[in-house]
Amino acid sequence: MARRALPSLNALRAFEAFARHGRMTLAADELCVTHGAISRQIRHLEDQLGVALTEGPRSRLRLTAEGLGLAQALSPAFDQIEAAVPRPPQAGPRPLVVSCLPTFAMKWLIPRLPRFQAAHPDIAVRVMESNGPFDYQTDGVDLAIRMRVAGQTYPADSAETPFMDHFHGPVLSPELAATIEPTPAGICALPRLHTRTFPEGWSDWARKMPGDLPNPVSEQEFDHYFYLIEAAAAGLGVAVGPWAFVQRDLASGRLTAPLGFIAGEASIVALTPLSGASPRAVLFRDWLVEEGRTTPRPPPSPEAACHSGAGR
Amino acid sequence: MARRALPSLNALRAFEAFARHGRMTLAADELCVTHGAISRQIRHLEDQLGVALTEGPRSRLRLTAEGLGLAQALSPAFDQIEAAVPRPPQAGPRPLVVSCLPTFAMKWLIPRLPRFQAAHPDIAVRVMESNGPFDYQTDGVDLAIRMRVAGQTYPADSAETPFMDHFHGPVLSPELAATIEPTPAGICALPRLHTRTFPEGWSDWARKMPGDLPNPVSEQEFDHYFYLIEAAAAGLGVAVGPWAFVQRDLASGRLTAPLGFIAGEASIVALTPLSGASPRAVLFRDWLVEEGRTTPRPPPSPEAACHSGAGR
DNA sequence: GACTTCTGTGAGATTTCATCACATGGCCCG
DNA sequence: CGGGCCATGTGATGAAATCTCACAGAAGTC
Repeated sequence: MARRALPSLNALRAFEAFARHGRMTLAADELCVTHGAISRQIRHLEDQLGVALTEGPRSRLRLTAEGLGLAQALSPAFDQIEAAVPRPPQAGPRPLVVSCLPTFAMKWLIPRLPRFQAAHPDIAVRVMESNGPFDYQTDGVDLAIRMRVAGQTYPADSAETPFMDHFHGPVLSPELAATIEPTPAGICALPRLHTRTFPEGWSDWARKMPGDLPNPVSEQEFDHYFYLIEAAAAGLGVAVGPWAFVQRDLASGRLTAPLGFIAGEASIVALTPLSGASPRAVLFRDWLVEEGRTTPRPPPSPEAACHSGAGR
Repeated sequence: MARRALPSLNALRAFEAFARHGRMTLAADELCVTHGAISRQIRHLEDQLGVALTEGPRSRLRLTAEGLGLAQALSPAFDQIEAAVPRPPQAGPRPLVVSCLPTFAMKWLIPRLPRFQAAHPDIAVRVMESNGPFDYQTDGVDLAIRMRVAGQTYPADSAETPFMDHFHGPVLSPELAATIEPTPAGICALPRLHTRTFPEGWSDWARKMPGDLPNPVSEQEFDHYFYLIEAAAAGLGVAVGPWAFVQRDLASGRLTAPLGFIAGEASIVALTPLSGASPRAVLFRDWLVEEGRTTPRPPPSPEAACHSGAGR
């Protein structure tokens, strides 16, 4: 009687990566394998469990409810394992440590990092994903990227450098969108999806809408932006998502944003220690500001945002 | 830039099983492989990590500090994964569900289960490991095994059937034992190891000792009995361990109990719903009582307990 | 309607993993 | 102190899992 009767752990890892990224190709990149390997692993897992984890056409793959549930439990478990693995003592110079919101790292920072590396090949950057509190000293953080929202506290001795505006708007699956009127009232009547990372998203957005809005039929909270986005793609409801995170999914048609995007009250800031920010951290901060300046804005008019493949 | 740079998950699983059992052979049984496979996996893991996870002679292998830390983080992570995996809808008759303390299951219940199966081949038993609260209805539990301690609450409608006395005493590694006098005072001056599962262990035991006892130099708490035992074997300090759990380790010389064992205030009880315990649950409870009666007691005198291979 | 993007899949190569059998080292016992 | 016992380490070998490559299919874009 074996205590643990688990399916292949490698298959679970592949599935978890797929669930976070929403596309097998990206999961394959993360795990340094081909997309075929991911496809096989997920199929294998579904066979073994006897449960469908994905659904929809190949080009717009979504998670099923079971898949979303499984992935949400797997992510923190793998995080825990990753955190526990003792790192061999680092040789060489200390890298520049950047603490960053996980989804922002995945969807914005890491894709742009090669440009920083190209400009400063001598600076090794290590991205630590975290959205919690931190301490420059004890965690060895040189620079942190966070949302600036009311009531959130950072280490007292932080200098805030906003480097990107925050545009957000309601996003949902095209199938769900087809069932309602593309108006604020129509959108707001649907189930609402929230994220623990930035619970103010919905209320921030709704405050800017004119007129009275209906109450949602239900609400649901997710631990991470990426699962919020996957839940929206799966048709579970409407999420208020940041433009930067959903751009790709809008372009591919997995999501639609019938009301476009508006500037939110938050902004994305780089935090550096008030005294003694390292020269490398300053370089990185300046680079963030420049990248933020050149990151495309969402199309200004609601109509244009709907299905356009704008950006990139 | 892969987000997760984890060592082989299979190796981590093998190591976690080894850490829980304290012996590769048992871990191999759990995972249904040979001891050689476990040995290779752990060696592989150590190579990959560049950190020693085990130490000591082959016949008395212990965890290093790094190994203990890693294992303590891995266990809940794997538990989480296991809990998240959707089970295919169970065919056939519902098994008898027994909720049991993890270490008790591992060290006492599961080794004896074959005898129950032999007597009642028609009853399928499923052991759920848990030391938390539970509900007969919602968790589908037929019978639960818990420690009866003051202040602990069970479902209100529980019938308690004590089926085994609890003998416990301080245990520590022979190396550490050699550095002190084998007296209560000598033992108590060492670092104390506690478990969250039964934090009263030390105070229960100390209350029964005559005279004033010195204060410990330090204290440390573990989430599970099995890590408490491994920590003691690693020489981190003294644990007050239940006779039933450390019997094997005493016999093999990994641990020593210079003061023997005394009856603790707790006892081990079977909990069944006051009304409507299933006939199968009653059968199982009666079997537990009988097995408890025939489980050997620790040797009564302190001297005899030290290195004897008594029991079994 | 050609082009792009992403996933599914067959065949074959490769890596990983486990087994078997035996060696080794520590310990107990007489 | 040497034989027996127990648990782990290891070389050789085979099986299984996993990956890659190349191509096909499906959906969407322009």
